Amino acid sequence: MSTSRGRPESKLKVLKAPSCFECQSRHRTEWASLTGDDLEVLDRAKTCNVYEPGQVVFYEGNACLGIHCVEAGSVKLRKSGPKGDDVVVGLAGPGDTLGYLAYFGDRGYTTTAEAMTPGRICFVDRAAVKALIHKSPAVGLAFLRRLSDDVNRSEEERVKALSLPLRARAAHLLLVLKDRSAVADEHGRLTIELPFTRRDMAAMLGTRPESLSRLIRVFETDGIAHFGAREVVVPDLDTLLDELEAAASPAG
Amino acid sequence: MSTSRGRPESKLKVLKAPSCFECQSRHRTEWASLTGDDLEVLDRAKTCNVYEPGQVVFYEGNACLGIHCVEAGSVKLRKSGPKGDDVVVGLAGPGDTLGYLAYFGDRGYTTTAEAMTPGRICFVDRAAVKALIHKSPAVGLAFLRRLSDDVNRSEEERVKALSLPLRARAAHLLLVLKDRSAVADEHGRLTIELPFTRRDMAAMLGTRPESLSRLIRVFETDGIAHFGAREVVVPDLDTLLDELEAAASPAG
DNA sequence: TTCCCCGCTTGATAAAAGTCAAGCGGCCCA
DNA sequence: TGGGCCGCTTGACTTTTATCAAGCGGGGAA
Repeated sequence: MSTSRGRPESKLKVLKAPSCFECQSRHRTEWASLTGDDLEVLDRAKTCNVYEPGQVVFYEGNACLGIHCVEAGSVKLRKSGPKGDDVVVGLAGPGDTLGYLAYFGDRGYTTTAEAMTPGRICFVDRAAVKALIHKSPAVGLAFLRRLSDDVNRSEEERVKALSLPLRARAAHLLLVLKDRSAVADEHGRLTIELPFTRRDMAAMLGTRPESLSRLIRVFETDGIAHFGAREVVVPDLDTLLDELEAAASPAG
Repeated sequence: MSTSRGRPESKLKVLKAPSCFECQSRHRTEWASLTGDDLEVLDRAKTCNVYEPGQVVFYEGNACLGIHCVEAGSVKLRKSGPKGDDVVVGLAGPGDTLGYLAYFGDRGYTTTAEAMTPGRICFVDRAAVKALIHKSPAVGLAFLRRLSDDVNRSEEERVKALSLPLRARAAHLLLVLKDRSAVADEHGRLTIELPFTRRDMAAMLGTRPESLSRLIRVFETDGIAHFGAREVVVPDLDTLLDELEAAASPAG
């Protein structure tokens, strides 16, 4: 990693070593209920891959050959919008599965998945997934639960996108990111990671980078949040929450 | 229904007569694969209700006791937004099931379902649903497919809501409604039903009734669409499609 | 039938966001 | 170490949309 960069060789290293039995992330996946023989099936079927930042796990539109399973690292899910632009529609981390939407919908991947950090992502092919679901109803139910949560989240976001002004949408995004990666210091100041460029954030908020830039300045002067290149510091969570309340009831 | 209006009595009539075996809509539901004994289980478990326009099938937030099944009529799904307002997030018709999101997510209903036309909607309680899913993997897979489609649709809508201007969003809404209820005359003119008030349409588009009203006038003068109280006439589908293309590539 | 309420439309004006254009600064590469 | 590219910011201006206020008209109730 240090002296000679060299060519990327085959950047995608295929490892057989890690085992589902020892995987610390598995308990957060839809395979959590598997034990004994069933887990053995999963372990034998999986292929484990190492990814570097920027590497693509799968491309939107491509055929889905199975389900991916994030053991370590974080992943960005992009979707190409009605214009040429890409919009980030989700983030995934250890314990998240990827590609199940394409798998169950029997169509190509609906998003492009790109590694943001170094990590390890396993792959389970269609046949094994099918076998496991037929053997273990709990797996199917776990995916039903997961998809249900996804619909729910997506609909809520959609309604917010339609009815909240930019300022409130931005506050909401910070709150979502907070749940993902907030570190509080002794005064209650939160430091939140911003795993995107401003351009990406603007697209997520449905605005232009220029408008986002101006909004950031407003947030700074109002003392709501202080923006670094790849992080935000929120001095007081309540002040941020007030931004959402204000949008909900302008009279209050 | 004709002479004496009388009081609503118990507006919700519970019928036992109709049978799942003869239901014409069943083949479009997630129960389509059921036969023999399994279908018998469904038939015995179901309760059949008749609804009048405006009647509520279930309320957002209430506990979900099972899954509903639209045999006839059409239903509006509303969700209360971050402000007090209600936003229509979906329409359902014969062959659609309702409440599966709350069922599989193990939470209260995420929307309010309200009948728009007279219709018949059956109800299948939790225990029966659970039994059927465990007996027949095809049912679980059908719901997985359905939820997958829902996530897909919702995400697409979300991205469009974020990145398209009002005009294009309105064109898109008309195209969606077209697939639901378009009648073409001999000149290719489409007549599309608008099952909402202007207020509801405005909320769906993320704008105010005033702005929608102005947009409608623009569409009229541009010859893109002609609006009646509860219907739209689109003289040329291509002209409408151009509205979306124009938003996608402003230079074209 | 008449009146009233409510949903819709219209106009005037204010606020928000987009667009165009330019400049700054960090980072990568030569 | 220098230059250029790219992402971000800023300013000036335009366009879009919201807000406020008022009027119109149909449907239901007295």
